Amino acid sequence: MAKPPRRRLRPEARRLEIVEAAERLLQVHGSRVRVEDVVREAGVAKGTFFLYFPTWDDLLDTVRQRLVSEFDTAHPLPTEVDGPVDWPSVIEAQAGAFIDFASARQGIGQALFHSDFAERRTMADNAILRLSAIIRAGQEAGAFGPVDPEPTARLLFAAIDEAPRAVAGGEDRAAILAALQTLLRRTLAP
Amino acid sequence: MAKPPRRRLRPEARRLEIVEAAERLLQVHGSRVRVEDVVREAGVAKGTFFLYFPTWDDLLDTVRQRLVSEFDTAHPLPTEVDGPVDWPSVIEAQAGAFIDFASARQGIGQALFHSDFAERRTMADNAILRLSAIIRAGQEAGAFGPVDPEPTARLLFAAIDEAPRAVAGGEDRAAILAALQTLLRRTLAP
Amino acid sequence: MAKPPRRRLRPEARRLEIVEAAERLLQVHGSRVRVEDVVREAGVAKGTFFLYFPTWDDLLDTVRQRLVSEFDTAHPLPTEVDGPVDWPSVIEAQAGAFIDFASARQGIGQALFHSDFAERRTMADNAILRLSAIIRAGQEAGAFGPVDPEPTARLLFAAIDEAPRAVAGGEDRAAILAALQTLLRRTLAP
Amino acid sequence: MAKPPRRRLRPEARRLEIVEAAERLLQVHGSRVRVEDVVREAGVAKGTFFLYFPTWDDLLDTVRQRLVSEFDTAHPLPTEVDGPVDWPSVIEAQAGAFIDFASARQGIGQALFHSDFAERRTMADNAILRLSAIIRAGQEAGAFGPVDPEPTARLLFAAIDEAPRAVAGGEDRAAILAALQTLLRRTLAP
DNA sequence: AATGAATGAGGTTTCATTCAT
DNA sequence: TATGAATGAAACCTCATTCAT
Repeated sequence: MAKPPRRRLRPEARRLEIVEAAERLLQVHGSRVRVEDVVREAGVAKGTFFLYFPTWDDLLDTVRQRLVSEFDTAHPLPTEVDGPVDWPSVIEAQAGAFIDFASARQGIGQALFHSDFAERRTMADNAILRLSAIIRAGQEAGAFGPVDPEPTARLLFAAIDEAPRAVAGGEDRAAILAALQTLLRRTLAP
Repeated sequence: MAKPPRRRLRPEARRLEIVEAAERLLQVHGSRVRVEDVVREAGVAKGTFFLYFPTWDDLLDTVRQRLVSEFDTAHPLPTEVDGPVDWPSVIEAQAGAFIDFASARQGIGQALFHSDFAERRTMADNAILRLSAIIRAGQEAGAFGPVDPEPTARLLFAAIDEAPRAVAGGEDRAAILAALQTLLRRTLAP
Repeated sequence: MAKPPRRRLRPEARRLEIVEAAERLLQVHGSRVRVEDVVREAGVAKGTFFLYFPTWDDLLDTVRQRLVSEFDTAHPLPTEVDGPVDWPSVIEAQAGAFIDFASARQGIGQALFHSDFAERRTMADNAILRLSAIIRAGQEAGAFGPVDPEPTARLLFAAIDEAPRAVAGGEDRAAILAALQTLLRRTLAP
Repeated sequence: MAKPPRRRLRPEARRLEIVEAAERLLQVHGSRVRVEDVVREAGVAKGTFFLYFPTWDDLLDTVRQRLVSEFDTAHPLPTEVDGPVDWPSVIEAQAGAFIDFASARQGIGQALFHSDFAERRTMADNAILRLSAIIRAGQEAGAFGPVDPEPTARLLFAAIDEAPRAVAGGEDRAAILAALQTLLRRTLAP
């Protein structure tokens, strides 16, 4: 009658199981996901959750960091070492990649960046930093005009971020993408 | 210990008191505000709240409609009847007005448009409709280029909407405003 | 702009309007009916209700008294003055009449006699008194056996009262009626 | 002011404590009992209640099942294997047992079978099924007459069920019991 | 006599977090 | 490290009754 003794895992492995369970659920249900759901999905006791994540928001922070790393790794910025970079193409490619990435992770985006949780943290810094880095690099290469990199990056990211949500809301994907490309190209044109 | 005597108002007046109390609190505390808080601020019993707003979301809907009307009334779109319209100036003026308007209503914007409530409703339609109307009118007047009005309006509004939040987050107001004006002008240029 | 001034009625008439409105609703919705519903149906203000019925239970008491009178008037007990009475037939006729009467007033019966309200009052006295009177009279006439009138009446009424509820619950009306007639005849047989 | 330390029990045990606390209170106060009362009596937090009973009606369902099982176990129906059964005696014994059982559980009976809760469920099936089984068996044994078992069982149970309520209401227990026995014997006589 | 806005105690239910085991 | 029973502060909502007009 002994119930299956819970296998002991290295802390990192157990933590990862919980995070991945959370990601699966957030993907589908957005900010409606509760601790209860995550522990059931992860096959872990409730107390265990709080062993690894003192609060619910700590879990969301972890999910966010993983999300950011994943994108950064999958879509690294080019460097000049391999020759000159076509910055306008880079920015359009990154925007396109972001739309696909976010579209495939709808609920997570909502839970992390468009929920009450987002209000408690300050978000999206990373994306904005990347974007302003690109803008600066493009400017140095003479490919972009003299816009103010920081604020422009922030506003452009807001537009980019809206694109997948518009698509999810039923807008035509191609039309949104085209409009976004135009917006980016024109705003940054020399 | 004397409890204030029951004040009898016309329904419209009492309803307004509740809405205004809610607006004051939302301004400061965003989506953290609860029914309990509103009734205390308004000086009414809990039951009175539900007399006027069957659910909490009904109150938020009302606040949103008031907000939209207020902006539309304060910043009406010009018409051609009084002579030709300078559409680029109009769009910049509207964007600037929006920033000031939203900056003065920080928490409300968060509670209505960037919270879990926003997820339950579909929002911001009005702003996007206004914007695409302006774009179309400008295109007919030859002042704007051949962008796709609907999707462009949606993306531009996302950028405009981000501006007051950036300012609230500590960014330099003038720099943000300048970047936004550049973004708008260039995107819509003929 | 003057709203139609509420016509003044003689107190009895106004009271009657409320009671009749309540009866209509109770018929259909049983004990789920609320003060709110009754005043809407009666076209009367809420305060007016409490002018005539200090508490909700007072209304139910009134409805009950009317119900009892209505049945008693429609189905009077025969007297010996016009000649000998066939008591077994009387009791069966009364039982049959009760089933029809109660079946046509399902919800009222539930709200008055099978709800929490019934617990607060002591009910069904009248029906039991009538029944025991019939039993006694029948015994004097030699038509019924030597059962104890009071307790027997109470138990028989429980059976009679169950009949319309069984019919409402889907049982075959004829079968129930036949079973009830058998039960009554045999129990009271000399 | 020291609050009692958290007691950890096996779910079955804790669930039982809650049910038994509810039964004690229902016994005395009938359908006036609320969740609040039960958790106080059981010495648990409100949340604990809903851990075991998602809704209040689920608790009442549990209490009902326990009640039914308890009676069925304490008063099993005889079978023919041990020789012929005296069905008239059985039915009178069961009726007597029911009266004692129900009299000792007044409030529970009210809350479960004569309240608004009873309206939401369909009740008393078990008792009626038992009774009609007895009638059928008695008929096969030639001990009962040719009444229609189902409807008769339903009406007879209504009479039986009324007996403890009559006793609780002040009627003489012996008189009620005698009247009930007569009613049963005569109705079912061959 | 009549109104209907206002009350507030009371009810069920949720869920992040705690803690005895 | 792991468990999962237990907590309790909110949250939303209902409705008989009150009372200023």
